[in-house]
Amino acid sequence: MDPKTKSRYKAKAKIIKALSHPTRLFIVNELSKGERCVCELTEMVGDDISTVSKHLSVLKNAGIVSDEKRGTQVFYSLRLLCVLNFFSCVESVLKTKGKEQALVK
Amino acid sequence: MDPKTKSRYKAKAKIIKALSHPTRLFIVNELSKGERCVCELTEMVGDDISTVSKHLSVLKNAGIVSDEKRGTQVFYSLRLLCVLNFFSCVESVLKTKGKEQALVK
DNA sequence: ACAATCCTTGGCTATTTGGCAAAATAGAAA
DNA sequence: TTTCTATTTTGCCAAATAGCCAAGGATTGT
Repeated sequence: MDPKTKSRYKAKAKIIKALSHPTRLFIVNELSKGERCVCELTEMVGDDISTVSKHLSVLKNAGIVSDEKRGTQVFYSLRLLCVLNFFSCVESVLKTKGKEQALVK
Repeated sequence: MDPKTKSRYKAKAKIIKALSHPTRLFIVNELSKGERCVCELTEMVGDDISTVSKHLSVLKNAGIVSDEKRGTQVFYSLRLLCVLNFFSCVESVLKTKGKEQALVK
C-alpha cells in the first residue's frame, strides 16, 4: 500500500472511528432530530458532563457535528446527514447476526 | 438512557468500530472487488500475516465479511455491501474538511 | 509418516481510549 | 468588578487495541 493511499485510509478511518462509540452514536441520532445543548445531551446520556463534552469534541473534530454558542450554552447540530445512512446498514448487520445466532441455538 | 437502548447502541458501535481502522477499510474496499485469500491481502497491506489475520477476524466477528477455506487457503468475501455506502459519505466529510482548511489558510 | 504451506492463536509491549474529578475558561448577570 | 452558570481542558488510572514474534493447527504433496 503506497503512503498516499495509506494516509487517505487513515483519514477515513478517523472519521468512522468518531462514530464507533455507543454514546456518540446516540448523540448523532439525537441531533438528527434537531440541535441540542450540552446540558440536554448530558442529562439524556447520564455520564459526567466532561465525558459528554469530550465525545462532542471528537465528533466536531471529525467534522460530523458543528457547534454554536448562544448565551451561556453551546448548541450542537448534525452537519453530515449522510451518516444516518450508516444506521440502516448497521441495523441489517444486526438482523443477520441475530438470525445466525438463532440458527446456532 | 435506558439499559435496552444502551445495549442496542453498544451493538451498533461494535460494528462500526470494526470498520474504524485504516487496514480494515482497505480490506473491505478490496473485497468489494471480489474474494481474496489472506496471503493476497497480506501482501497488499504489507503488515505481518498475523496482524492481517487478526483484522480479518475482527471484521468476521462483526458480521461484515465471511470466510471459506479451500485447500490450504482461506478466502474472505464482503458480506455487507451496504458498508460501501459509508465510503461516499466519509469522502464528503473529507471534502468539507478540506475546504475549511483551505479557508483558514 | 514427513515436510511444506497457509492461517490462527497466545504472549508480550507500546499506544490509545474512556471515564471521573478538579481546575480553568467564557460569557451573563448583578 | 464580582459572582454565577455552562462548558472545556487537564490529570490520572483502568481497560482496550495494534503490532510483532513464536508456537500451534490444518491441509496438501512427497
